[in-house]
Amino acid sequence: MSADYRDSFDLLERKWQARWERDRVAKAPRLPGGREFYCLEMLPYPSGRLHMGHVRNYAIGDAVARFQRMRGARVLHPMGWDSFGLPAENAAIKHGTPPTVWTEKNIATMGEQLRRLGFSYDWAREIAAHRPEYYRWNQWFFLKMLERGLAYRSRRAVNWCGSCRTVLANEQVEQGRCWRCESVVGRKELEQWFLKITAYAGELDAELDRLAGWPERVRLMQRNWIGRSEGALVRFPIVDGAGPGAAAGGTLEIFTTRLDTICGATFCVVAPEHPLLEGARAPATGSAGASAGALGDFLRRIGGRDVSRAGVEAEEKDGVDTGVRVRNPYNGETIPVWTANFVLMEYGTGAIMAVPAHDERDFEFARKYGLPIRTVILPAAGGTPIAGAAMIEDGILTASGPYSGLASGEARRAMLADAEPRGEARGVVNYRLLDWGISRQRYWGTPIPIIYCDQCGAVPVPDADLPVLLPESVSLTGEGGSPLAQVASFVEVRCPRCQGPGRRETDTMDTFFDSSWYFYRYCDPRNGAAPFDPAVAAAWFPIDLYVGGITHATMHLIYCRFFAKVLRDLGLVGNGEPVANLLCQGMVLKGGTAMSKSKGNIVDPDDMIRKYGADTTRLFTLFAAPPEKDLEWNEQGVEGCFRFLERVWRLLMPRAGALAAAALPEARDGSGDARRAALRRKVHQTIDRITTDIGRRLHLNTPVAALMELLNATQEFAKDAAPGDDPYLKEAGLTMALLLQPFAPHVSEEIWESLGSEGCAALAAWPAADPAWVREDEVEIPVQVNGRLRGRLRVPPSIGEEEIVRRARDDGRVAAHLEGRIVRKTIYVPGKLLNIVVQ
RNA sequence: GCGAAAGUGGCGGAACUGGCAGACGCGCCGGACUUAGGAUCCGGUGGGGCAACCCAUGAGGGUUCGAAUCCCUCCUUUCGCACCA
Repeated sequence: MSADYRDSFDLLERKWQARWERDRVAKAPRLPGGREFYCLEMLPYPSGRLHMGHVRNYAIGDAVARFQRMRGARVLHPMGWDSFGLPAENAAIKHGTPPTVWTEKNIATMGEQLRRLGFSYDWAREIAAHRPEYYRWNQWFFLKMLERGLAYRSRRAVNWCGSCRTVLANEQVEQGRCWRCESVVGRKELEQWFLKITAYAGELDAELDRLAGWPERVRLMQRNWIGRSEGALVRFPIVDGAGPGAAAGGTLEIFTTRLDTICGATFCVVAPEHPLLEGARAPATGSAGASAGALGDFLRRIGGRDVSRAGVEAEEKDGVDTGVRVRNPYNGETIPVWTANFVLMEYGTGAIMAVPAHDERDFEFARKYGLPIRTVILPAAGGTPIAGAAMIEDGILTASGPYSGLASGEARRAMLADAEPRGEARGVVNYRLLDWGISRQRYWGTPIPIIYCDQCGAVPVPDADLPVLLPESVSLTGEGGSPLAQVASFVEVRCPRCQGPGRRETDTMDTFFDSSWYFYRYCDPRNGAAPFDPAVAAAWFPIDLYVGGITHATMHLIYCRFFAKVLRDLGLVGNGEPVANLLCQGMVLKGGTAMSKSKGNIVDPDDMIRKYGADTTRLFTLFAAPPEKDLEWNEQGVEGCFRFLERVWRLLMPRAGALAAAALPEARDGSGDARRAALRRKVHQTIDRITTDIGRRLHLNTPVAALMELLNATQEFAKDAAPGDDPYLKEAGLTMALLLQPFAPHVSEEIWESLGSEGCAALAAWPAADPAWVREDEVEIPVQVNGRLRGRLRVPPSIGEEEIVRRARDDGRVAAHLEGRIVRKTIYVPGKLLNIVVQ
């Protein structure tokens, strides 16, 4: 290696990357004995090249993995590819490259980039979702869910992205737009496969409380997404079915969280898609009632409703009287049933009671159509309700028959208890979360293992016939629905049940299916007989640290929790929560915004590696901001990190020969020498500080700062070199090498080796701080008078209050501030501070 | 609109449990070495004041011997949800 770091980094980084591979530094045992640590980063989509967001994500994970390995844990730190998905298919449509070829090429490129960055992955465990040996287990899980009634087929209105030409799950619609391509999402009626995530809604919600290692923010987003609400289902008997769909004698069931307001219900509203209106949906041909025409018109208008339910702004409330009349079971009153655009079929029963006096939306609607508004809740604090607005808070009931005078909470309980035995109402818990639609009308995904038969219906593909392979050489045009439907050799099969003619399902699975369980596969990646060995997974799980972006807070991170619970119920895993600790790293910005091609503000990791090396690139991403905050890319900051490594190099490498020959100091060596003692204290304090920063606080920027301080101190020490200093320099140098390992592993290794150590630093034990050196034998205590700093005293840490106060009075400056005043009290925080309160 | 998080030098950030505000780095200023420096090294760097000292963590109030940290009100920014009955 050259004396100049600038000329050495490329060579030495490659040298150590080869060495790590040869020595299998990152290899995890099949079954960990002793303390295990599963360190995981979200697997990338192989889009072509790494971006800085990946580098940051993986630098964080690798720092922790390397640290834990040196701390003696058996570390599982794997990497793989989320390799099914739309971009591969779009590339095929655009350039004619088969998705497999495009994907494998990208995996090769990006894998090379990851190796060049020196991340310590156990590559023997690499997985890729698009390979049959992986996706066959998607199919297997799907069939298991089908057996348990957790996968089902249903026709319903779903989110449709016209640009991606496929269905999207609710979680994949962000502000009315496609999460991938950002085009406006419409609605479409389709026959789809759904996973019954709602069966676990209660558990998914309740267990959020126990995820102490997750950021509060993510738990909150999930809680809101699941949207648990307690309320009641109430049946309103239909007394007049004059309208088209309903017959008298039936009931209209509504969901409400405000049963206490029911006596203020002046009408009901059903969603335009509600079954009550079934008969009116057909083109109006003179059904009964004057309103039929208006109702028909309305439903036609709503039916063709702007594909873009996107409505960043909600449309104006719009509705019509259906002619149906129902009776309020609580006061016997007959009220009209309307239908309107603001009631959603997907939520609750698709029908509500409208209480305009106590609900903003109902209020707005009643105003517009001149419907009655009746106050039944008075503010608990007294006073009169404000006119011109709905009073939505809880209060005291009025005009509610026997319930008048009760507080809202008691009233809800009492009203429910009274009506339940009569079958008029029952308490329920409702969720906003909907079942997960997984059918995608695309090619590049896992085929859904179902065969349709006219005789037998939807028949699961038998286990023995898995995997259902994706056919190769499919012509992809982006036109005409599911590409697989065009492939006769794929579609046409025998029914496994009756051997009659059948057709394969031609939709593929949402790729979030792939990533919902991949981390179990890492535990046992080559198992051909099962998705993984439960005993092996049990040994590694739960994941000790999962690092990734916040973008998946309500998608991947909720789906994978759902899977964990299903897998638990299948007896494959013991714990329904897969991730113990979650770290959501911030984005990498340039000029205040996320890097993107369209903004032209991309920093290419390869350019950085070429110019500064992998160590500097990693170091900067860790140093520039705490992991969970956004990071502003600043090349001058990168150069600062490069300079730091240069200084480390210049300090230690020219002395390497001498230091290699020197012995390390004995435990108490240097105590009598102020310079040496100061250096040793700094060394051990740095060990102590970095160990807690990474291990307990997961701070990665402050350790880098601490290393810079250690370098400054060591440099200072080396400047006034004295004979016999070498052992102390050696201790500092070797410690620096080890402490650098999580942050700049290549330089770490080269120094470690040059200073005469055997084996890789990556496999060395993390240094232990000697408490005797961490402790200062003299501390500087700030002395305050009335909370203002007036002096500092150098004292032994064990000094008593009386003694330090006596010394403080002797201090000229402090004494000046005590002059002529009466000391009221003194506060001494041992080792920290002295405050003298006067007058 | 509802919910959450965050506001600290010119900049990124530090300050662990309420105890010296501004660690570390960038930038900037000055100096040394140099034909030269955008290399390296040394020194300085929150504001005011020659000084003692005063002011300072978005604004205002409070608790406390002591607040960037805890409480209240407000402002700003970012994020999430957005007719969920």
